[in-house]
Amino acid sequence: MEGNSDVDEAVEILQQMGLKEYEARCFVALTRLSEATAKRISEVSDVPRTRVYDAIRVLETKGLVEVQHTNPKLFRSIPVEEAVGNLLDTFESRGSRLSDTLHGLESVSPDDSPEVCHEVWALSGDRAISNRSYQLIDDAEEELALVARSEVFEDGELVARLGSALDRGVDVTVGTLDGSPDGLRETLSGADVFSSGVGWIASSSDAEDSTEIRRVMLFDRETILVSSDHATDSDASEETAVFGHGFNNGLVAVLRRMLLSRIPDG
Amino acid sequence: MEGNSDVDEAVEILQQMGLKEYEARCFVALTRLSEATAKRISEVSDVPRTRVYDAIRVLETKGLVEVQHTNPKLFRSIPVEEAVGNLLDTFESRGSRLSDTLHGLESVSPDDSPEVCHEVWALSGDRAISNRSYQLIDDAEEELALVARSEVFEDGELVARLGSALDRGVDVTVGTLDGSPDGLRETLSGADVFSSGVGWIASSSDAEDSTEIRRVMLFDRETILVSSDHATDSDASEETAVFGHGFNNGLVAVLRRMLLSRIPDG
DNA sequence: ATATTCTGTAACTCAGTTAATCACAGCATC
DNA sequence: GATGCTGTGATTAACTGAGTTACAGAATAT
Repeated sequence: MEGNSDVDEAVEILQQMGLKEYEARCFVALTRLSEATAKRISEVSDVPRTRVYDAIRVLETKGLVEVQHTNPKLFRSIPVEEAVGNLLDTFESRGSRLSDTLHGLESVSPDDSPEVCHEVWALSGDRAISNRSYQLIDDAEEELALVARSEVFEDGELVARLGSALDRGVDVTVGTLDGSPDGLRETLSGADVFSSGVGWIASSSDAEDSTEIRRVMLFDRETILVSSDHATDSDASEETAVFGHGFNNGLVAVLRRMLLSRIPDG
Repeated sequence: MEGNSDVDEAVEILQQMGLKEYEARCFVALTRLSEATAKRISEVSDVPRTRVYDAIRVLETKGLVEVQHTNPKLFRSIPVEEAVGNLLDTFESRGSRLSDTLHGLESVSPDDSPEVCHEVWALSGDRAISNRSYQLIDDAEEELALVARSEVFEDGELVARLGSALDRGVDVTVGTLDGSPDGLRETLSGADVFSSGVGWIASSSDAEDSTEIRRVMLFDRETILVSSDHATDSDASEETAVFGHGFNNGLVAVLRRMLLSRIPDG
């Protein structure tokens, strides 16, 4: 009825979580009503009354509502935390089932194997990029440089892995792109810590680009990872990264020079 | 190509988790290949080669694959655990965002409030039913009876809540529908524990029904919950429950008599 | 009792999405 | 330069979901 933005947001999230529009709208309406008839749900959710029944039936099988089979039927919402928990639960169980089945097959002959000596890979998503960087940190043998926006260092796992690299005897150099790196000096004793001037690395060329550098990492002078926040169409920004490997890779060479030239020599 | 059932299962799960068919098939193929070109992925996944590119692009934004932008393009899979973790991650963040938004609205006038003194509600799903039973156990004030298949008692939380009900001074009576209840006697000292003969409660009427009673619970002689496993079309069986409340509710009355008549008097 | 409103089911239409195919412009290799 | 392959875009067909209508049974009012 009235264009409530919070309702719309909830509906959208529910759709992203696998519900149809009617199902999502009915669920949100019922959550606000606690208990209601199909007619009332239709009024609040703006879903055609005759389709409320189908939608609720699906919601019931997902453990999101309760149904009283009287005439007229009554529908009752389930406490929010509980309902969301149910959704998460089924999703997680799917996740583990998926892990199992995927492990059960793996490996088919790669058939064509074009040897690549200069690799440049793209990947996206905060978590995927973090994971890749963890792996690269773990694989580093000699030296490792990391210049990033300060919030990157709020990731405890990242810091921990940097610490273990230090313990392995890897030369670790870290720097921030914005704030002061004082906190790091404590947590990463043994590492070179510096505060980078913002200027040299920011994409100063085109400002309306809406792309902001987030991390620049260099591993053993032969592997590099550069990530940036790119504004997406809808709401938040997404992190995308380019990750290059190979000594004679042009990208690696250029960025290596950029990075090393501004890092105080160890 | 060959109709591998494990592959199909993985594809189906991935689709349930929000991927399109092509995306799911490409992901599974790439997981088996580790690294491949579009052509090879097309061969293995049976997805039209020209559509592999779109599919992979989506997969990349979800943090499920890496892309090397060369010619020909190379696609590389991300370790299974990592990829599944990425999926779960985005889902969980959606879940918490959903919780927040939903809490931010709640409550609209129920408008019509048909007072019901004999309620019978239906709900389904293992977790939803468990949660409801937890709540009912917590709300029980005087007595509580629970007859269920033995695996139900493997739920630690259920047992814990039964224990706390006991501590509150609630008369607790538990029984199993199948196995021996010896383990329960230890964990629930203070409760009446008995092993029910299967006969009296099984739906002996029509055997081809494929419905099996799972739990029968009675709370304060006025609320009852009966759940059963109903075979679904596809794979596993789903648990559905009827949950009745109200002293003069017919269902409650009948089942209460059935249940109490077979429970040794406390 | 009869009329009238309401409830729940089922069918249908229309629109948007997705699967599947085709045409074509770079690259590559021969 | 010819041929085969790669990646993009457009196009069609099949399907799914949103929105509507018809209708039989139930409940309520008169």
